[in-house]
Amino acid sequence: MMNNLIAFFNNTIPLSEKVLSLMSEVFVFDELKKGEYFIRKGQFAKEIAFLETGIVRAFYVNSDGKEYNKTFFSAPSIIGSYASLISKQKNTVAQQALTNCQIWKAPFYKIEELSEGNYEIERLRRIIAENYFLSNEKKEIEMAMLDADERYSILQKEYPGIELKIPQYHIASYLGISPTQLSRIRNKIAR
Amino acid sequence: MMNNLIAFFNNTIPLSEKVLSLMSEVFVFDELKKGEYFIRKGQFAKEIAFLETGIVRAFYVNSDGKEYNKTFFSAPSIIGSYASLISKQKNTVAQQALTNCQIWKAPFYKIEELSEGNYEIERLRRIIAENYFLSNEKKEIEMAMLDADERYSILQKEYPGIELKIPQYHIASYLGISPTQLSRIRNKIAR
DNA sequence: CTCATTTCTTTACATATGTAAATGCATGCG
DNA sequence: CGCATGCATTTACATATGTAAAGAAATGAG
Repeated sequence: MMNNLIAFFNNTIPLSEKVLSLMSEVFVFDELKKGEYFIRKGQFAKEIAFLETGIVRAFYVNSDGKEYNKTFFSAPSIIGSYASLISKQKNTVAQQALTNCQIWKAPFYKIEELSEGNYEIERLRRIIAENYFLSNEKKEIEMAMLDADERYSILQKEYPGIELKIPQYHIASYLGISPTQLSRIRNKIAR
Repeated sequence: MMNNLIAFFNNTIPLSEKVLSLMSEVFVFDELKKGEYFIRKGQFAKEIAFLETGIVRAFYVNSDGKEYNKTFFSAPSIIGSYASLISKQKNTVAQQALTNCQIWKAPFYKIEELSEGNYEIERLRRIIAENYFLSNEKKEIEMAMLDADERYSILQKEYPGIELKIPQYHIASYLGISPTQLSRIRNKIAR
């Protein structure tokens, strides 16, 4: 149902009928199987998508092959490498489906075209950018100031039930610790 | 010279004469003495400013009184608690002058008024939000993936000469390590 | 210039957490 | 059913880094 997409944008900020119908024309339905990538490292991002069902991780891989799960996107949400789309640089943070996903995707250039001279869409984009900024800032402060146990407890509140849907080692990577350490924390809590 | 402010915005994204003159009307000159706050924790942010000369730190304090220097702003730059301004929530990340500073400040509501229905200013705001997002994301990835020594070397490139202007313990806090550990790193490099 | 204050470095020690490897457990396929 | 695979946990050990305290160096005020 494209209704979910419409509702999501309209919920971010109320939009006119005209803009809602313009927007709905550029999105098409697609699916991602568990393990499939929405975007890889090194590509130039071209698409944005609305995640209708499922879970996607955004992760970074360093030169030693070590991974860091930067963000989980849990439906309903917007996916796509925002950094690559706006900077026009090669993507550094890949996005991969952790469960089967249903998405509505759109070429980003079409969104850019729509916002050319359109105050309302420009405003929607500004607010989406601001929301990304706010959630990034929140995670950064958590990573800097809180113990892994506290971050674990925040994750549980923020993504209820996610632990049942994805492996522990992805959670550990999100928290910035080893699976061993997460196991110790869980052990301590269960004590 | 307000010219620096004009040039800074115009350099972010080319603006019309009309918008430039509208913008310049809302900014007034001010100074911050070393140690003074531009905004404190717990306040509602009301102002944004262009930092013409000097260095400002944005820092977070946790419940134990421990500080984390999230960002350094080195002129020319924009300061102000962007998170509080856009979320309308109490500020969590204070901003304090680390040297004497010259600034041009403006009430944020006036910027918001100017962007009401104004595509060009809305677009400038979107791009500023995107730039904040990009630099936040960069720092987050660095913190997660790199050793403190590597982060130290990036800091030196990004803020040339900053080590001569502010105490080492502020640098350590920015890197997310203790002054002791920073001293060990410097010792190792100088070896 | 001199003294007081602040900052930086160094040392000793405690501790958190990573790595590697072994074990146990569950899931699903042939 | 029974084996193979992937995942979680546990242990032992190594190491990075924090804390606290002391001393050295730099800075600034009078």
